[in-house]
Amino acid sequence: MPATIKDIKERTGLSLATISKYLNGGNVLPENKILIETAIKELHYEVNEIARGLVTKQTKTIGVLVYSIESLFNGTLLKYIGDALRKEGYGLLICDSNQDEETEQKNAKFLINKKVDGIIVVPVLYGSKVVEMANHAGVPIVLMDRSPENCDCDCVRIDNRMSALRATNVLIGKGHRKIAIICSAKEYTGIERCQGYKEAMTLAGFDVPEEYIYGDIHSIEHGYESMKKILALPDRPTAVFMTNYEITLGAVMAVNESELGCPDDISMLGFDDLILSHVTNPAMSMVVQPMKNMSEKAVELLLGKIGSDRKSETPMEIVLPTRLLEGNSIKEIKM
Amino acid sequence: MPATIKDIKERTGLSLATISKYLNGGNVLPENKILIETAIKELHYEVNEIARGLVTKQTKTIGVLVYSIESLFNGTLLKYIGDALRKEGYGLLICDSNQDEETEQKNAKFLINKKVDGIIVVPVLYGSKVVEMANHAGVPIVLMDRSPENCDCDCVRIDNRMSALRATNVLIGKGHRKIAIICSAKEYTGIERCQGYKEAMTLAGFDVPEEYIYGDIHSIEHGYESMKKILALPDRPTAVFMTNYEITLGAVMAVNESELGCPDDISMLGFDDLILSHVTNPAMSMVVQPMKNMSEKAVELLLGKIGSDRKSETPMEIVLPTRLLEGNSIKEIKM
DNA sequence: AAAATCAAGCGAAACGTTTCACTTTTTTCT
DNA sequence: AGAAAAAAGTGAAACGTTTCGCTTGATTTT
Repeated sequence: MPATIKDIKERTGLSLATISKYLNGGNVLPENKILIETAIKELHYEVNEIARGLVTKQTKTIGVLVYSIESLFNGTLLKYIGDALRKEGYGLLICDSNQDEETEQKNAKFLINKKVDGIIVVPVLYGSKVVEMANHAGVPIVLMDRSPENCDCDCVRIDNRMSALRATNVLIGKGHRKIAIICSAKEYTGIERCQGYKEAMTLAGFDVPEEYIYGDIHSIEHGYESMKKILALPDRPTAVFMTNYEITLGAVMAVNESELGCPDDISMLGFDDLILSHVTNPAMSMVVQPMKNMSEKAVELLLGKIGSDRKSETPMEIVLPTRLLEGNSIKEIKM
Repeated sequence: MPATIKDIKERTGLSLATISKYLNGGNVLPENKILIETAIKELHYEVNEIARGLVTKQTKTIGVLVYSIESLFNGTLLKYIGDALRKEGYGLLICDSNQDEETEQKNAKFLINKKVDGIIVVPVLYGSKVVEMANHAGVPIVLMDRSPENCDCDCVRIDNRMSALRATNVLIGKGHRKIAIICSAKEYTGIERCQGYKEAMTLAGFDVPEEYIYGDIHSIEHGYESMKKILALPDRPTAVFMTNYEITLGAVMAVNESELGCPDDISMLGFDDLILSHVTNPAMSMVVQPMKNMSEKAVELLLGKIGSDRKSETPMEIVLPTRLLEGNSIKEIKM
């Protein structure tokens, strides 16, 4: 039903090749240019990207795989990724892995079959299987956020261990010795952040009893349930470190519902997202990732790979710094 | 580089037609079936959806246009839309309009050129231009959330006016007479919700002074700035109604930063999103939209249109009910 | 056993572009 | 003015599928 290049050919008497050339910015005689342009207008011609993609083998589309699209963290990442890609003339095909590795792989296959020019993935766990699939299909891929060290794949992320170590040190610096942690124990960032916490504690010479560590899935529920348990502990910690956005949300909910107050009864240090910090009362102190910068770097990296096929080069690993957003959720304890 | 159906033809000695038939679930001799299957395994064959799409004129892909992907409201909608579509074997191409109508139209064009089978749009303003584009291209389209009445297009949304009217009545019922509203005045839902508020106030016989109405763009900043102004008013209202998620966020931020407390000094009633209600302190009372139901209905509507081309039928307008989530952000005022 | 039916397979055309290797036309140079 | 160079245009093949109309061979029916 929609007009094709052939219809324009009929109308103008020019050949397909000439019209195609015009469409792709080539030089055409001024008179022919006018001819083509009016035909396009009259016929409401729009290029069929499917047909074009078949021959150019380029779809000008990047696939993005996120572990959960309803996570604000991913939403923000996606916004910046989209902005950066749009600038370069790429569209993006977003897939929600729904926190499930199997769905993630199904989606990766979907993207590969859709012949995206490249893939950015914020993995459910490690993403190694997806990397393998993409490599096998010859599709450039870049990992974000949850990418293990030496993953043998281009990736951009923060130094999770170091960020957590520094964050823990902030708590220690304010006189806290009994510090609990709620983290996700099933994916790379959570494990690393927990490591950083333990390291800081050990370095400072403090105990880390088992009941101060709450590792489970990355979810609001886990944050909520864990904080409930922490608040009910006979030997309650004075501070809690929550190592991602969802967990922070859940923990805040639990404290709000309790009789206890922050920071008087319990100090809190969260992770990710600026807005939450201002919405909570008191304002939450948080470790903040440079999401815009991360997204732009990921796009840059990917587009670089697409442009010139540097396949032999060793993978690029970009590690960005985090910063601490100071709120009023940490009490200073007199030593 | 990737294997094609022709490679399988070489390997098996069968014709393209037969292999294609197998690929699409047709009947083939058991021996040939095995032949094809092993060839697929060995060659790591994956169907090229681009080529397939060119001939079938179906991409099994739905385009979704959201006004802002970093809005949690849209993230949640997208999750449910994705879930529903996946079940039916459709992928989704998500575009972020970035709160800009021009970008929205560019994205719509992108989707149409990518030959998506249908489009779901959560418009920046009204979406009428996009509807027109889709209709012209013969692509089925469904509007969500911000769709005016009698928009001559399939759509699913809540009854914005009624929801706001009822919400305002809740405040009135608790003894409030001086009620301010912060709303978005530039898109359909905001205008309607403001209407509902005014209606409720008029019906109850209360004044609505100009300085109690804050209409501007849908943003956190607007919520924040407006609440600041409201709190500084010489004749401060006793309650504020915030008519969408971002505005609610901003308003909460402003109150948190002030000397005043909710609900003692100011009562608050928000809109959208369950989680926020638990994260704030005190728990926020909110008008809640049935986002899952809305999403599923939209998908159902769209897929219905795609299946059997009912073009002559009059557009379907689905209006869903909202509910009130009770928190502790509204003070009961003695009359 | 012949006729009729059915299942499986096949070749070729089609989908709407781009691109390659030429040809024709125009411009520039001496 | 004529040759050389540059610009513009062209026909045909290619991209990887599906599908249409047919043929072939097997099975069932009478």
